[in-house]
Amino acid sequence: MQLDKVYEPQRFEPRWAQWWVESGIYRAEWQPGRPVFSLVIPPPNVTGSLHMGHMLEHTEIDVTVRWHRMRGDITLWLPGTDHAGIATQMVVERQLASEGLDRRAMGREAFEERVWKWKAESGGTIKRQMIRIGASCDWSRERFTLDPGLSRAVRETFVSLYEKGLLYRGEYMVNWCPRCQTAISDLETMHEETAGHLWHIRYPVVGRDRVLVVATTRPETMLGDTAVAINARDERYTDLHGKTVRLPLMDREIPIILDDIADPEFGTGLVKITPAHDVNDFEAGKRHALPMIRVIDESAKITAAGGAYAGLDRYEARKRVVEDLEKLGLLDSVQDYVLSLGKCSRCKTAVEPLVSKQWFVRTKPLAEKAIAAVDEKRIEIIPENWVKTWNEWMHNIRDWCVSRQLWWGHRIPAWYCDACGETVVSRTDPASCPKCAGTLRQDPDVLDTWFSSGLWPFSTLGWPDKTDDLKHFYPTTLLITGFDILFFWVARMSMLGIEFMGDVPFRQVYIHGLVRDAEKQKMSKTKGNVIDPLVVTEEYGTDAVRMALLSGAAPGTDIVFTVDRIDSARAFANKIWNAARFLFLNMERCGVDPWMAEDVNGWLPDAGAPVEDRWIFSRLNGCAREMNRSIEQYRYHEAAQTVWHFIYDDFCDWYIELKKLRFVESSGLNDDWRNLLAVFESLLRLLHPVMPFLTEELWHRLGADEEKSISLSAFPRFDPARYDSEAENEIGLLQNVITALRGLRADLSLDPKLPLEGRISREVDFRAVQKLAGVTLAVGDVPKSGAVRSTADFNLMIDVPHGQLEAQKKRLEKEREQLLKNIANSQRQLSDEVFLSKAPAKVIDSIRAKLGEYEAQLRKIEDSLNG
RNA sequence: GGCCUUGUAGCUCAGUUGGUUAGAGCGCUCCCUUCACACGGGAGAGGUCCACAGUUCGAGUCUGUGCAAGGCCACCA
Repeated sequence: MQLDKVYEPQRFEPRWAQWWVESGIYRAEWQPGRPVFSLVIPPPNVTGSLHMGHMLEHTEIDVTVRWHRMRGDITLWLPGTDHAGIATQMVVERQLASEGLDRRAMGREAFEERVWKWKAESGGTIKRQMIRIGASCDWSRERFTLDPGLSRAVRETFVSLYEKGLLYRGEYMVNWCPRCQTAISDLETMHEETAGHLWHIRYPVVGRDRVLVVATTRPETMLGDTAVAINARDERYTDLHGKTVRLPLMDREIPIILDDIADPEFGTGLVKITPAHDVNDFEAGKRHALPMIRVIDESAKITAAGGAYAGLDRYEARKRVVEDLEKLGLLDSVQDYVLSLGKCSRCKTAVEPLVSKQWFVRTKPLAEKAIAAVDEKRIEIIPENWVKTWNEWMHNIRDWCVSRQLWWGHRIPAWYCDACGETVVSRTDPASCPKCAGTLRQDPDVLDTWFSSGLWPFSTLGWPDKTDDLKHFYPTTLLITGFDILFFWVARMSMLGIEFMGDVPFRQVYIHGLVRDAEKQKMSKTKGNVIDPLVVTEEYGTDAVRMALLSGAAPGTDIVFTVDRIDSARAFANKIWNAARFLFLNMERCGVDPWMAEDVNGWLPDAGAPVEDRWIFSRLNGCAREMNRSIEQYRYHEAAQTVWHFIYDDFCDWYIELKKLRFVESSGLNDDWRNLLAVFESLLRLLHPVMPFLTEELWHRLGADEEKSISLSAFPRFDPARYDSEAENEIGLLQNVITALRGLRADLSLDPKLPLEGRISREVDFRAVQKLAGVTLAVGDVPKSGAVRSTADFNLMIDVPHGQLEAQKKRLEKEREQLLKNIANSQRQLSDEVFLSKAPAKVIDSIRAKLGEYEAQLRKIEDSLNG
């Protein structure tokens, strides 16, 4: 039963991790009448591996989940992974490229097979890693977004949205990534400030000796211009209404239109219109029924419609267009210009706005319900400040382009008839066109990854079937996730959940912070500043990493994470380990067999028990209150700090030290031991959600049943009746006396081992004083001179040679200064009529009481200074 | 351009509803290898709570302005 001298988590963490999974103890079994806590994991990319952000997220989730479980709730943490369409496809494409292969050459089926193979190989990594960090998930309910059940949910959703008129197919301007060769949503397009130019080009007016100067950041798009816009109110150009201009290079005559798109205040007040390659121009083109000329294709090359420039890359074409304009004397001027350029969030390629036929979800009606849900607190977002961001985005939401020109994902359940042009959207694969019996062709595209993850809280529970799991666990209680996917994911789940389940997908959303490095930089592979959770987990132990993360996890703030933090967390674990070691060594020495209270949460020392026993249970109770409150409010850093202080300060520094006085000579299990063991066990329970491995290990060493887990034991609850003010006061006094004596020793530079004698003005536990301060005290009158310390509660003095009193004097003088300041301060307030008439009596009384204490102390100090 | 967040000890951060001596960890100084633990123990030093103004009997905490830093959103040629 002895413990190794040093805490080595590597020796037991993997064992418990494995046992927690194999024993199946975290399988959620519903029973009537018990509260339910359910949560679905934000599914990580199936082919990814755990980074520090995951570890933080999973630790916060796990603390909450373990706490709920220990409080007796039926607790479900549903794990799983996401197929991550573009991301995964890109990874596999890169692999293929390194083998000299190309997905187009190998064909769709072979490519999909290849991705599944890659998923089979690397898809288990996340799960293994989650198990290793102690995530207490219900693995029997693990899901993957491409599972057959979830695919059925996707299809049901698609078809149903189509039937409700909330999904349509149409030709619109989309963000096109020429490298990924697919449309991407607005959210996947990052706008970056990029240095560019503003080219001013001369367009000659037909039939007049006049040129119009238009400005553009993308001269190559002029090849597709079909109009020039002016504002009807712009008096500079009233004479040009109804006229046309000749488009340079293309030798095309295009109309001058009147449209508000042209702002008279900006530049020349003229705008060239390229309906096929600019969102605003597209809209203007529709308003004026302008022809749409596509001059740039899916690979960002100029099309045949681009005349002499056909086949050129867009940037090459830009150069040539500018050169040619210059030669013709049609380039008016060029100025530097910073523009906000849309880039693909995956590959950073500049996005090309293209008109193309895509599927869109009509989001407005869905968003309205999501806004209302947050408004009415049916979904509570924590911290609250995200509500504003949420509302702003929801109110300005645009239709969601959900089709992707990829091969990895859910194939769109739409078929087109070549013969009659019919579109069939169906839950089952249709054999032929229902209209003309012609041959059908399925849409080659797949759905946006977020379409399927948007269904996650209910698709994972069996929807569209009416399952028991849905009935019991939906809506989920809580979602813990990062703000980076608030719109991508949380918003979509909310909209789709409300639409299809008729209820919100989660009652609360807790948004955690970002993990940053010592320089407050985001951790990223490219910056090379990542701390790999698995590396540090191996080196320091999972518990230490969890504690290190949580200790900085205040709501609404990012977490600065350094190895220093892990170091001190491991020191903390080591401290507990050694406290346990102390217990076990002494149990053996005293012939105490392992013992556990039947109901440790109901355990209380007798009224006649030693005061430190009554005190520690009073403290434990306070710690339980803080822990419960903190975790309930997602104040993880406070929970960590609370248990940290209870263990270091109350338990180790005072309780164990005081306790040593009691049982050194004892033999066998007595009340002293029972109290000590009961506190220790409770402490393990309090700590368990934060440090599950260490606590499970020690709990079993304490004698817990082999088949039982501390994670299924009851979490200590707060009971106000357990506050023992008498014990708190008595130990508080003792602590003050001992601290004062130690302080005296330090002030006077006395040898710590030198036995000292002294006097004190009142009764305290002299054995404790002797043991912890090395001073033998006697009760009696305290001489005014000598090495003295005083508080409102006591005076004390120790006998030392006179020569050593100088240091003491300095200290007393310093104390006197402070007291005089405090007294002046208190007196000032107490003589302030307005303060006395307006401040609550409680505050005034406490100041009066304090003033009394200050004055009493001051008298004592002055006595000894003068004496 | 709109919105959000942050500014407290050398560093990283706490500070619940405004209550008078502002806390922790790490780091630093001094002392101690005492029979659980040097991954330890003890005693300390260190702060005009970014600035200014306001509300209040009372402001680190509330309001406004400014300065500084970070982030999110947005189709302005």
